[in-house]
Amino acid sequence: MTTRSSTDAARVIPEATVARLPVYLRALTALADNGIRTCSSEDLATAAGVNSAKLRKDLSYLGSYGTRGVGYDVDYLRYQIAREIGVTQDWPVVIVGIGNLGHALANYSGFRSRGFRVVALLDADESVVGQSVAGVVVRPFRDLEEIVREHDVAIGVIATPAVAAQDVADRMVAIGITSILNFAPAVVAVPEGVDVRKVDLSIELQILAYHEQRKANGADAAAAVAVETGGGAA
Amino acid sequence: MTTRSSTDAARVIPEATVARLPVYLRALTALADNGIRTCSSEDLATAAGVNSAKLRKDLSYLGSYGTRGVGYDVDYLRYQIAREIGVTQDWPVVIVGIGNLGHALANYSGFRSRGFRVVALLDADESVVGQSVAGVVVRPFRDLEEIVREHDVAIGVIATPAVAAQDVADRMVAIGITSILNFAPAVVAVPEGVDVRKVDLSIELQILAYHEQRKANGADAAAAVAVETGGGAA
DNA sequence: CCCATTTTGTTCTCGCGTTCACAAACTCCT
DNA sequence: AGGAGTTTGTGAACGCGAGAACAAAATGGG
Repeated sequence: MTTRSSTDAARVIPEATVARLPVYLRALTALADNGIRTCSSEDLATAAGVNSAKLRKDLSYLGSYGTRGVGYDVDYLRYQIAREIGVTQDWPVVIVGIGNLGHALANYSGFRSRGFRVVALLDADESVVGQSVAGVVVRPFRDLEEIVREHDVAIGVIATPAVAAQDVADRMVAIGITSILNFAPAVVAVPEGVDVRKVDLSIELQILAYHEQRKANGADAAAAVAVETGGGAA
Repeated sequence: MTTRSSTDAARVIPEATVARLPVYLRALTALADNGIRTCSSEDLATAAGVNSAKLRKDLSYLGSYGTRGVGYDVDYLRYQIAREIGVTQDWPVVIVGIGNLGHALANYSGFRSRGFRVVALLDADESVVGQSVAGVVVRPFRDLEEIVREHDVAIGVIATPAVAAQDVADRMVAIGITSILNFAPAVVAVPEGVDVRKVDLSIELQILAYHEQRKANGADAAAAVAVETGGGAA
């Protein structure tokens, strides 16, 4: 069970690093588009918005793809990262729930260009079924199994209302999907071996609001103290 | 400068905890909707998808809002968290970039219900300006300053293409916005004191793809070893 | 050919976050 | 009233990730 081929011997890439690899990939693509063929860790770190020590450490988990005294070959490194993440291959994806967000996801060009292919759009609402979104006809949710088997889909996207999320996830898991990207504002429980990532628009805003409130309170408190002590502008 | 009012004396809530508070808030709301008036840390932890020790520790940063041997009063705790995050007040928000994603965000009902009010939709593209989206008329990007001043906006949302993101962010910062939620697939640099959070749809998918690939490789490797060693099903 | 310069890859240290484990505190039953 | 049973709040141990600092390797000039 635990036997591994020799090629992935010491390959335990930390989760935090995995989460940054796509950022590096994008930064490298941007550099390449600007005609830059070689870059230092400092250059790439700036483009990716991290510090260079962290970048070098992250890259070291993949292997030694740089040249000391020189830097990294942009195209070469880009290919290595892409291969490591798996975006050199084609990932079929199904999107369930074609509301406002589902529309936006179906139309998002960033998927296709990164190896993800939307093979089907599904919705339980019959009034949505049959509509064409982003050149794909929306099919009834009950067709999920057929589509997943036909295209060998491993990744599912949930963009339904919160109440439907768990049911959709359960169905996906039952059919054999092992990675789920959940946009619904609900916690979905899945069995061991299935990965779920959650993107929540309003949670991000709430985190910003917390810090914003702290900034304001800090200012208020300082102002209050200034008044109390008789300080302040003339 | 560092003077603080006595009410927020030992109030240094860890960032990781802050990120989970909105999740707890939503779980509490769900419990309340189901008519549940009291819950244990175990119950709430399950609803929020975390373990109970973490939940209790997180809540302990806010204060002692539970009762030993009993649990938490759902409504009371919900209010305390809401107040801590700042969603008991009203946060005016502007959304810049009314493409597919901007449409979805403008229509997202989860904002309004959590204290966020979309006061304006902006786009640099004149062909979009004047359209009505979610009951709000899209205005030209150049109106940003006027709108921010009028409504005292502190939070801006960027839903533009990647190339425009940095320009929009710069403009927002110049006008006095101090919190930015960036949906554009680009790294935006901002000065000290401005918070940026980034939501990237395709990065999340790439992280899933990485793990999916590892699952597949692990299975392949195991199968290959089985073949090499002459093992396998009859 | 050797040395100065540049830049990577890695080691070490520190701090944060997670988890365990338990004492304190509350309820309920007898 | 007292003890058994629950459940919170927190102290302590542990592991992971971030960042600094440095050794190793490559280049280029004299």
